[in-house]
Amino acid sequence: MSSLTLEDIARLTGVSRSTVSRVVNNHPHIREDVRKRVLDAIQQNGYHPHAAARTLASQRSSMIGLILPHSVGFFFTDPYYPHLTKGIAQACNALDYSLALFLAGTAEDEDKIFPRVARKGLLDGVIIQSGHHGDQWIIGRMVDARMPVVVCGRPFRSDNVSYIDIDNIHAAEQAVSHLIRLGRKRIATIAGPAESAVGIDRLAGYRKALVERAVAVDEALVIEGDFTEAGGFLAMQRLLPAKPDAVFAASDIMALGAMRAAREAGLRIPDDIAFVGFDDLPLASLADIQLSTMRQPVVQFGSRAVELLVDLIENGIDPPRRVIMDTELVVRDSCGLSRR
Amino acid sequence: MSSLTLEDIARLTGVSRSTVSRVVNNHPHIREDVRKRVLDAIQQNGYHPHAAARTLASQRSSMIGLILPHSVGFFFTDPYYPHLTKGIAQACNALDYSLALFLAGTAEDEDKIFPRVARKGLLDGVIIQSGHHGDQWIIGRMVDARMPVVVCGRPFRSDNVSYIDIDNIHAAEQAVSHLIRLGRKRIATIAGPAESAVGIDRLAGYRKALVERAVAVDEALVIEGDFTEAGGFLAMQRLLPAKPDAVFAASDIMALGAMRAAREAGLRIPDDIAFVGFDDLPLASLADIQLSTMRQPVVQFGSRAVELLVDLIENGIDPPRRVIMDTELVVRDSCGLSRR
DNA sequence: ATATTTTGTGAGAGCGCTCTCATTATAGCA
DNA sequence: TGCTATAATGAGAGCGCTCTCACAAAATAT
Repeated sequence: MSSLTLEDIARLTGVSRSTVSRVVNNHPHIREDVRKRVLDAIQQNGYHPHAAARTLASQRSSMIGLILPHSVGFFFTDPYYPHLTKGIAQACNALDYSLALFLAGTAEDEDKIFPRVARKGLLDGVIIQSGHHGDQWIIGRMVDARMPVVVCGRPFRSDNVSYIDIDNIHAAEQAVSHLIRLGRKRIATIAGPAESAVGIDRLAGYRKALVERAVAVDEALVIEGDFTEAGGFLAMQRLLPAKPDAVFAASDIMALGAMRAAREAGLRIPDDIAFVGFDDLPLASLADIQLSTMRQPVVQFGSRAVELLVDLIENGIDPPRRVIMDTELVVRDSCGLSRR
Repeated sequence: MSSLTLEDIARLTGVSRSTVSRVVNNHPHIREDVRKRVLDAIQQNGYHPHAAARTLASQRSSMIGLILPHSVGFFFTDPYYPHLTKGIAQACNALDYSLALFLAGTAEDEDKIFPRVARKGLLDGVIIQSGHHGDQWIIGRMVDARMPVVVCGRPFRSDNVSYIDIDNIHAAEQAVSHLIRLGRKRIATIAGPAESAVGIDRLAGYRKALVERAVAVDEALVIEGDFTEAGGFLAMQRLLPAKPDAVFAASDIMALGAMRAAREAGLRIPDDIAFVGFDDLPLASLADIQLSTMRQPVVQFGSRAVELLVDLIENGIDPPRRVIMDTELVVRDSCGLSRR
């Protein structure tokens, strides 16, 4: 039986409820012997504070929400999200917060989820994975409700909201520049969806690299993917007639699909065609030909998002803050350098 | 401002707090015009009930916890868990529960997590992903605390606890029998860790298939993996000297690693060596040679776990129930049938 | 020695809701 | 018309905690 209350422990130890509360919450001004006596009683009888009562009285739930909107639900085949979640969960553990996961598989899910996250007294703040136009409304409503929010990935309207991101344009530019430097002439890209910030930004970086190095952009070499392996595979098949000799894919998983298509078409990697992906998730080195990729620190990304959010919760919201994390080009076999 | 209370809405509409509560919770015996008036006021002023207050008063949080113990943390590279989580999240959405995720990356995490999940008034029930000896204590303590629990995967001590599982022994037996039927003579297995229920059971199924078909078990063909791609790769390398002509891996991701090792060793798949995995996650068909595998319905597995748990929460705990879900052998290229 | 601060403890007022019980308005039936 | 069922509402007692305030005891300053 563990439905003891503070009152019970107080009675058991002959002190008042207030004193027990002080002990439980580590407040000062408690005599050592009293503290010990109370702690013992708690230990012996297996007392655990009632979360809801505590939340109601203190107006703090010590719980944060992770919202993965509908637009992200599709991407759940991408290991990016589990890794991000892992980073978030770890930071929550470290900072003594609990994590509520709101995963919208469908648009209707989103409608069901919103009233729940909007409830007062459930969450102290939320992390929203974004990037899609359609996610703006959730972000907006959360901000309007004066709920501390950190967005993962640049939101489309980024005023009044704190977010954490990498410099996608710059990172993509670097990746493509590397391919140019290797002497590749017909560099294609498999971009992310045009409705997503990463899709837009990484494509912009691709174009920028070409323009700055005075390479003409051939639109036949630009194709949109959907962040799935199958999408990468299909995109590559559509790209083949344009005879690319290199591909920059906006995610590792798409790069893997593209490499599979290239191999099926009889192309040798990296001799006939080079590949650079984006993310550097463990699966990048899973393939037979290890994938060169633009590493982003996904797990730390999640952790930093939590740290930022907790800071907002505990020290106030404005002005909105933004954190840009570093990326790093990881050169492996798929672009023709560093052969074993 | 959305810190309105029931009382505020009551005042605004000229009724009592009780009446507003009834409207919010869809209780009967409310005059239509009153209901409408209240609903309008709620809509207009953006009222959302206070979750903690509601929980405190009703002793129901409508939140369930998913606990992924330390032993599972290692496996987070396996897409199995994201898929399971997806199934769980979907069912939560459908049944109007929120989901709290407790992901223990380390043993210390587990110690930090336990007091949180043990708090009264936070969770109505928990789903524990298990399979490892070390997870017993969490399960035991939850059950002792009379918290509704559903375990994913047969726990080591399964009395007094409801769980959901597949028949791992039978499934493994089927997979191996298939390889025997195809005429493979030296069938190896890359098992899961010996401390895990699936590791034990799938290995038992492997042995059973051989014994029942009067094939001698060569211990050189039995090796333990760790449910990672790299582990599968290493296991295969250690297996090669024993010259297997088929491998049954206890997970798809290990099978993929094993196939990579086989290919690197110059073996042709499936001509020289056949592979059967376990899970049938999307990545099974990601490889160049599509993987034959024992399909388990991972997403539904998660959903059923939630349904079972919610049933326990709402209709009582005992007797413990168990649900065994079906598996199905999916034959693809890697074991030499159904070539394109 | 008295005044003042610090330390240790208790009393009690909420936090915002649910739910039982009491009460009144309305309908159904003899 | 009165008498009982039912519908519709309000009053109010908690749920288990936190936190402010009051106050006594001990430590320090004057």
